Amino acid sequence: MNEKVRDNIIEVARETFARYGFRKTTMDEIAVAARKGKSSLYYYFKSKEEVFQAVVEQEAKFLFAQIGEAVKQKETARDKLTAYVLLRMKSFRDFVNYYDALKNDFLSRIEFIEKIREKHDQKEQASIAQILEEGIQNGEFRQLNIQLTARTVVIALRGLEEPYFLSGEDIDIEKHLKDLVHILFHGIST
Amino acid sequence: MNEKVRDNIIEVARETFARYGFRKTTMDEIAVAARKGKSSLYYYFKSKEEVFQAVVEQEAKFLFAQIGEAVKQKETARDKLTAYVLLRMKSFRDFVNYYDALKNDFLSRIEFIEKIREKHDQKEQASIAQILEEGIQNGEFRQLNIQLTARTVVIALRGLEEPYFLSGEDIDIEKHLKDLVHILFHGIST
DNA sequence: GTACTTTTGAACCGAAATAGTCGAAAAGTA
DNA sequence: TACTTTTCGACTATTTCGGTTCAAAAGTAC
Repeated sequence: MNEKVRDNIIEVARETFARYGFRKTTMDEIAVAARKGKSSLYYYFKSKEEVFQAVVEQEAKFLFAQIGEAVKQKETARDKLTAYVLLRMKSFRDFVNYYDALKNDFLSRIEFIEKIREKHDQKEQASIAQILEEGIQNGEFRQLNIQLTARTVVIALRGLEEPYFLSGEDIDIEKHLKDLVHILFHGIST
Repeated sequence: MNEKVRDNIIEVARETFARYGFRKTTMDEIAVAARKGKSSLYYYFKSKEEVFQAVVEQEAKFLFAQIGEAVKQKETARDKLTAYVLLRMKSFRDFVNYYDALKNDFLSRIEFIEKIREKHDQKEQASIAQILEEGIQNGEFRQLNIQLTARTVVIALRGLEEPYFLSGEDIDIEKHLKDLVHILFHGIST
């Protein structure tokens, strides 16, 4: 299992999916783009969905790295959480493939996209939980049920995706989000 | 035959083709976007290719109108010809559907794209011929075989599309074209 | 060289998608 | 009502596409 080849497949698949979406991208296309035979793809992945999953995971990885970087530079837990929420929502559009799948391939395999979503949510929850924990340690936040609160934030962010991104309009995201975070803090700050 | 409906179909088809290209666009998609049943499309057009043709013709019409406008504002035949050549090459990328068909759907129906091209070429030849004629009338150009020269220019422009647009690189088009036009004039000016 | 594993591509298959057809119903018109 | 225009659902023939198989090629170790 040559990782170089596998990674290259993911990369060209990412580009193709980004352009045409999941449904309209064919395995043959990916194969041609990767300069491989189609069956070679099936040597590295067991289905088209698995390729897509790998692509989305890579995108997510990159995205989280970016967010993590930004968060790290903040001092207080409050600033970290604010940075997290803002960047996470602003970056969402760059999460092209996942985003596009959500938007366009509506009818199709919602189930397997849902699978990806779950993984993703757990990661988010962990990130947020960590920030919360820090905040509690240093007295910024009061003693709260970390996992439960983290989960709540994740669900809230998820709920916000739809009005912000899927319904065409270009609202002032930043303002709205800051407002939201503000409200959140006034509920949990010391 | 309701023109409004027909035009609307062309418009939504244009958007869809622009996004996905000829092959990946389905008649059903166009139908849904136009809020019609698929078979209604076949009442207005006899095939998918015909829809595409109509789309490209509309794009071409718009493009030529734009170019014509710019040319009209120039005084001398020389300036007109220069404006024509420059704008026509620069605008080519906006000719999205035709351009995309040329680039992506390589293997497919080259023949019917070729049909469209011929029409298009004739229009161009006529436009150029007119400018040449003006130039001859007012002594800017010497007595030359208008049709033959116009044809030559069209062929030259056509030949330039490939190196400029299809081969990724972002060359300084304007400079190259001005150079070309300069050479052209020094061959035909009084 | 041989023996072995990894990787590849050509040919193939069944299922799904798709361009295009047809006829009848609906909407519009006089 | 009688007639024309427009729409659509159901159907079909064909193509496309995801996935499989298998044998050949390439790589590796000895």
